[in-house]
Amino acid sequence: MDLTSMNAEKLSEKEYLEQYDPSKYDRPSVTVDILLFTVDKGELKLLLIRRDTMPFYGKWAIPGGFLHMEESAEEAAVRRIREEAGVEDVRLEQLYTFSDVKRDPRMRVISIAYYAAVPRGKLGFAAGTETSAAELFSVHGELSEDGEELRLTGENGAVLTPGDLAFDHWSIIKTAVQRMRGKIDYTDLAFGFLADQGAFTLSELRLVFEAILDRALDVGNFRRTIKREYEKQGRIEELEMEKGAVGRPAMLYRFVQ
Amino acid sequence: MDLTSMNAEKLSEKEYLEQYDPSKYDRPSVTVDILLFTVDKGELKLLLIRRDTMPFYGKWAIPGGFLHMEESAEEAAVRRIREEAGVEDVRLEQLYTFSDVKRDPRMRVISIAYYAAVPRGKLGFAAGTETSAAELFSVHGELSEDGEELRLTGENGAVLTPGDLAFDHWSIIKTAVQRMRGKIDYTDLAFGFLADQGAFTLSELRLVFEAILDRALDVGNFRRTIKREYEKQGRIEELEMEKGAVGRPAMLYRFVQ
DNA sequence: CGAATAGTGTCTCTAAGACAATATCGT
DNA sequence: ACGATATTGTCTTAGAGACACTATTCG
Repeated sequence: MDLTSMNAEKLSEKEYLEQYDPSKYDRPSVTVDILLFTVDKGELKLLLIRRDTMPFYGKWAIPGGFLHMEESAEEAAVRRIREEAGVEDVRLEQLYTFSDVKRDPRMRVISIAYYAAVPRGKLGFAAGTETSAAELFSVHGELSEDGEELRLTGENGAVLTPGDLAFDHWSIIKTAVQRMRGKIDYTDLAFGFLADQGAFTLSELRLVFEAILDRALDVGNFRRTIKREYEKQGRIEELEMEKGAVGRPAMLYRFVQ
Repeated sequence: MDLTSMNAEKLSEKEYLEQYDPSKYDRPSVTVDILLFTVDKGELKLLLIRRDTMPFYGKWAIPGGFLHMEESAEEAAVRRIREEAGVEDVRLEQLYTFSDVKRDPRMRVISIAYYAAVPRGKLGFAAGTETSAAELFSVHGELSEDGEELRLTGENGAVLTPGDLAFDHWSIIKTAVQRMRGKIDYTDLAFGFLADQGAFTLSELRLVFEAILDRALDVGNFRRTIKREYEKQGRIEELEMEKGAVGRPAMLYRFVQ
């Protein structure tokens, strides 16, 4: 059976155009935006960069970039994280695709947003260095219902308002924080923030949870819940005793897989 | 301050290109794919259409279409649902954006997938009518861990295999079913399947849950849980007694907002 | 010993699930 | 009365949370 000729007869006009001349259609630009989170000094922090071009000149923005033709969106996100922060291995998750017609005033841009968990130590710059226009902002606030409670605080203590951010990035950040908080107990996200997934204490892990949820957790209950959930499925394993710490030494755990 | 000239001096080469000549870059095509679900005869069903063009000629596919420049992805999804199934009001949710380089053999295509809940009665065609190449397939199977357990059954009883579907649509469907099952208890998704959100019985609502989860639920426990969760927050309200039914008449409820 | 941190035990309360019992219709 | 469906009740168990207590190190 000659599918090709059969095919040609059956084509509707619309399908014909789609198949044989897709370039006739205008196409939106496609970018990848990355919300790079880390936990530092007990706080959840987010990497923002200061724009030095129009539009939104001088505003803070989530790092991003155009999608290349030979890479998937996730590969593009990984590439941009390497370029922007010098981080190689990273726990990535797709957040949402933003496609409002007017979200970029220049042209039609669709953004596929990802969020990532990175240990503070792996970030390729130190606090206050300011070599690039990048800075870590601590992330606090309730975010339950649309209470507009997100608080972003810079290293110098300055608090950002929605108007300090470019594009629709303020609302993207809110979406990301909510998503992270919702998924932290039943995904492996938290482990991405650990300095060493091969040897950590449950107290260190709890600090990560507390930073993300922005509230204190009960020490005993956290320990019990985590051990039940993860040790049962073999996701964490006991290693050996910590050494030379202040106070009672803690058991070290290893994250498996 | 003349931001424009200031801007021009500060532009990096890459940013210059991005801002002033975006058309120099190749761009992927962007499509919207829609997983249109309904509940019929106690089963969860999904609308698929048979392709009559290459590639994947004769295979079943999720309906979709190219994104127009003047509409958001969600608006495009709403438009395609209207075109494909004649449905106006629909509960839509973004599923995921698929961007593998090779997912469409013709060219680079990025697909933003949405899933939708529609009552069977609102679908603009009847069972077996076959006016178009569209058909409802019942959706069953476990899907816990990658057990590859999805089962799609056509109206004539034929069971589809992954090879019967176009592109990466088999795996998109699995993702959608998992997502729906995960979100059904804490979103309003289930109500979208009701024939009349303004007057339904808890038994009808339970049938929707059972169809989506593909398992029987305890009658008493379902009732208690739903009433606690939704009546407390004022999401459902009692209306009046059902009339003329077989067996004891049920209380009718109204979904608010 | 005291400060500091790690880890255990206990009590309460809520909610899920299994399952039995009762209520109200049409015929 | 009987079949059919709706609705309520009871018992058990798992888990979340609050909170008190014990353990082990260093200096």
